[in-house]
Amino acid sequence: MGNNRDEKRADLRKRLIDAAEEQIAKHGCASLKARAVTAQAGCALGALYNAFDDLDTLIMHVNSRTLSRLGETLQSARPGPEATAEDVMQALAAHYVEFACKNRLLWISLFEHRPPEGQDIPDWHRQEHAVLIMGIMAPLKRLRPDLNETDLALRARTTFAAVHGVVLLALQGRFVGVPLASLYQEVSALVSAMTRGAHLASEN
Amino acid sequence: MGNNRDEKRADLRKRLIDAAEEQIAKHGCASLKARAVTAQAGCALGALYNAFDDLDTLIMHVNSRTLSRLGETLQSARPGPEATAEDVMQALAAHYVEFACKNRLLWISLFEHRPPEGQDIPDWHRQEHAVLIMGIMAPLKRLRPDLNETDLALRARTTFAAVHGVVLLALQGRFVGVPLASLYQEVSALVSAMTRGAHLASEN
DNA sequence: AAAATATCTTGAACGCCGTTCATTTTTGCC
DNA sequence: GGCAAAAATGAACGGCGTTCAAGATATTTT
Repeated sequence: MGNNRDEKRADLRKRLIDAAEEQIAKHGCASLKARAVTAQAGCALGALYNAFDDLDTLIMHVNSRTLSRLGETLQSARPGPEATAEDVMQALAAHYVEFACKNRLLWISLFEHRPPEGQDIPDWHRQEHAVLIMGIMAPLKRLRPDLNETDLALRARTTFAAVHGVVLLALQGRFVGVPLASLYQEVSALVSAMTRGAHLASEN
Repeated sequence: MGNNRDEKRADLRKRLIDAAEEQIAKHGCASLKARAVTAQAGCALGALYNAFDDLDTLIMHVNSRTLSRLGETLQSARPGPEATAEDVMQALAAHYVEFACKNRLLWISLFEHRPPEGQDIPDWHRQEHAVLIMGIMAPLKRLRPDLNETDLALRARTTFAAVHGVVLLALQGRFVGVPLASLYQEVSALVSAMTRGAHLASEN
């Protein structure tokens, strides 16, 4: 087997991502320490820099995993064929809220992590964020048949961002965030209002 | 004049906040360095820790200033007496977007800065965030006369957070954020949809 | 199979950072 | 002017991400 080296390399990377994921889930991505992850992964400090460029890259791999799980969650949100466009929107939003609540710090890491000044998020990772808006296009198209593809894509981003904002401020515990106990119903009310408003707009 | 010492103390604090504000506006709050601010403020490194508890407290004072300016901006958004509830909402949102764009990193600092694990934002600073939602209560009450004060306050937070989410993802340059060129119109469309949707809901 | 080469592993060391502290200087009061 | 309290100073400390020279290990070549 000529892939012994590749296997070990892949295994180390996996162990490091596992350890980083656990640390982030427990303490948040701002508290991720190189010495703590390598100790937990069972390797030397320097080994981290053979496996990844730097700590930021490691965080991006954790975020990549989280996005993948979130994508599956949103996929599974699709209700039956006779569901209305609003039903689909509500299901997507509810699953989004649920995932965010159950994976609070990992989910927050998706949006709090920023590479240091100067460099920006690499393309392979940027693209992975598409799962956040994929499911919105179809129901939105039913609500707004008057919009072209470009405007639909734009409006899907806006719709996602609106829900996202409510969840983010709430889960960050900000003063202006809604209390966690009201999060589901407030998001539901927002989706309801946006949906009805969008439907109205399509009739003008 | 027995207040010479107090004056000097206040002056140093002001110089430090000025310097920190400039640094944050230029490089973001994550790049704020104690040595850089003290050098720019014209004092020794240690003097910072006579004036403030730590760097986080200094950032909160910068954010305090920014919130104050933002509050004035939102105050000035109030349109004439014959404006509809949606007009008021649109004006608030437009001013919010404008402020955020013109003060990008200072505005982002309001929501990106988090004290280290364990301690949380002091009450005097949490309260200052109220300006973000103050102006929303009145027009929302006109749209939803059926809601009680508690639910109105909750819905005001949700409405703010929705707009906020769109602006945040856009100004952070996130993959799922809308392009800056479309920000105004997308926020406007969102406010329009939320407003119409809220009005419909009040009739049920 | 042995030698040669490429790769990985390791932890000490480097430079930067926030924060502290002993020391010196300044201030307010009698 | 003398004295106590407060503030200013910058060297020093501990923790951090990252690098690197040295040694260990795996792969290829002969």
